[in-house]
Amino acid sequence: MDTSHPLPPDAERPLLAVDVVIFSLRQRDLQLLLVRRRYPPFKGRWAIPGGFVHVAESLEQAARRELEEETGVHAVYLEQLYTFGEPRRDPRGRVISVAYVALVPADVTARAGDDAAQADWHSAHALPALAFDHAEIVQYALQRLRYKLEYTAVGFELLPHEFTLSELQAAYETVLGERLDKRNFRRRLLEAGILEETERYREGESQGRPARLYRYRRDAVTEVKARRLFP
Amino acid sequence: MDTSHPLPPDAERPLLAVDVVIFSLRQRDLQLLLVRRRYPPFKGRWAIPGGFVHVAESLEQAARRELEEETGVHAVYLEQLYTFGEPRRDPRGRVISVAYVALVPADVTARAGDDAAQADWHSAHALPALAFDHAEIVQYALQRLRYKLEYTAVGFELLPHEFTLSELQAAYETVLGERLDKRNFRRRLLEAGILEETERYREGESQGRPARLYRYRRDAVTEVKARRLFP
DNA sequence: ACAATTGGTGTTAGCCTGACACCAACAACC
DNA sequence: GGTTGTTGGTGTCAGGCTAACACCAATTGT
Repeated sequence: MDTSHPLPPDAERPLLAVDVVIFSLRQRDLQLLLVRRRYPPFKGRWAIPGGFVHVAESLEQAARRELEEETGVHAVYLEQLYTFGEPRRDPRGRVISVAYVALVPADVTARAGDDAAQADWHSAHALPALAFDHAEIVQYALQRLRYKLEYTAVGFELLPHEFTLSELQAAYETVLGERLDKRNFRRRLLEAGILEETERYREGESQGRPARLYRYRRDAVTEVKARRLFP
Repeated sequence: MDTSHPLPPDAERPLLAVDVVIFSLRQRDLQLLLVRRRYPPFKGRWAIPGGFVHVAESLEQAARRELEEETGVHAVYLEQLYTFGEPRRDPRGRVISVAYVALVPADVTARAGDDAAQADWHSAHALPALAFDHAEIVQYALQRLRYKLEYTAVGFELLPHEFTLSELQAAYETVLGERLDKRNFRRRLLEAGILEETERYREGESQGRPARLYRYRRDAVTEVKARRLFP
């Protein structure tokens, strides 16, 4: 009797890639990092950074590696987004792409990795034509980002370590694409108990009154509990 | 000058699998379908149904195929959950598993596929030891199911085509693990406009007053808009 | 017919949301 | 140094929504 079971032939094994949509706030605009492809297919086209997963590496490790190659940062917010695996999404053969979303502070600078001729920030609202199905991935990432922002506290991840409430509000407004009431915004975030007041102020950078700096309480629960449809 | 770019060697290609967590409501209990593995590794252990993705097949097609092999149904709710890819999660080598969640009506019966000696429903609250990292996958699926139920209308997917409001409420209560107020529950769902009243009643199946049967309005928007943290 | 069981319906108090205006602290300019 | 402009920071209130709550209706079984 047969006790073993055949694995698929090598020809059926796909390639495994991770692609990372890296968001940041620059010049009061929501931007994401794109690289220009140095090799075919889609040579010369803009794409989101990514690459193949190494043998002994977890998916998240691979995503962090790609992220670090392009930006130099590693201790930032990173979350798995979705896995794209249409059979013909890559002309070289079957390539499965596990997409991640990263949020990096505004002071991070881009740098080109090995596979990319250039790496540059692009406004999320005015993107060039992208390679592969990357437009779809970006679309999905944007949706997820807005959605998360509405009911969690990830907004901080887009700002420097210390920030003013106005900067935080501007970040929310930029991502959500709508204006928020100042007093209500402040009340909510302060009552949520996820901010820590510092003794310092942001001085001399604008011409108005200096604003108090706040810090994200890393010890607080990461996800603000969403309000529920049923009690 | 080099204009091509090497692909990873075949040895680095992983195997690609889909695994499907199939939920259903049976005997007023949230249950999920498990199969007993017929081949090593983990021969004899319970596992969630799954298998390798064929070359020309999309991920969702593969998930629907596995689903149909085990249950015979195909037109049901199916959603990608998460991709698990730890390097050593499968002793046979690198296997990437794209996990899906399926919700099937209560009247579906299990049937063993080719790779499984048995297929049976198990209470989600009392599961046996599972193969691979499947316990983790199930945990994650349960979390997602509860979460979605709180702010969307997927509850119907667990019920037959026509159902009473009491049955729907019982479904919500079973999954969420808490009791809901009857009047508030009815009011919300009726006001949401996603239910369609039928002319029929469920008669003779219980000893009380017959209950009106409702139907899910497939033409309505699938996702009830979640309430938002910021207006 | 009587008991038991399930189906179906409205009101209200309290909370939360969203809308709204003014004074404070600093910089730039005169 | 005073005046103007700019940004920071604070409290209230009305209205809507949520959650809590009890009784009559229609059927089955005895």
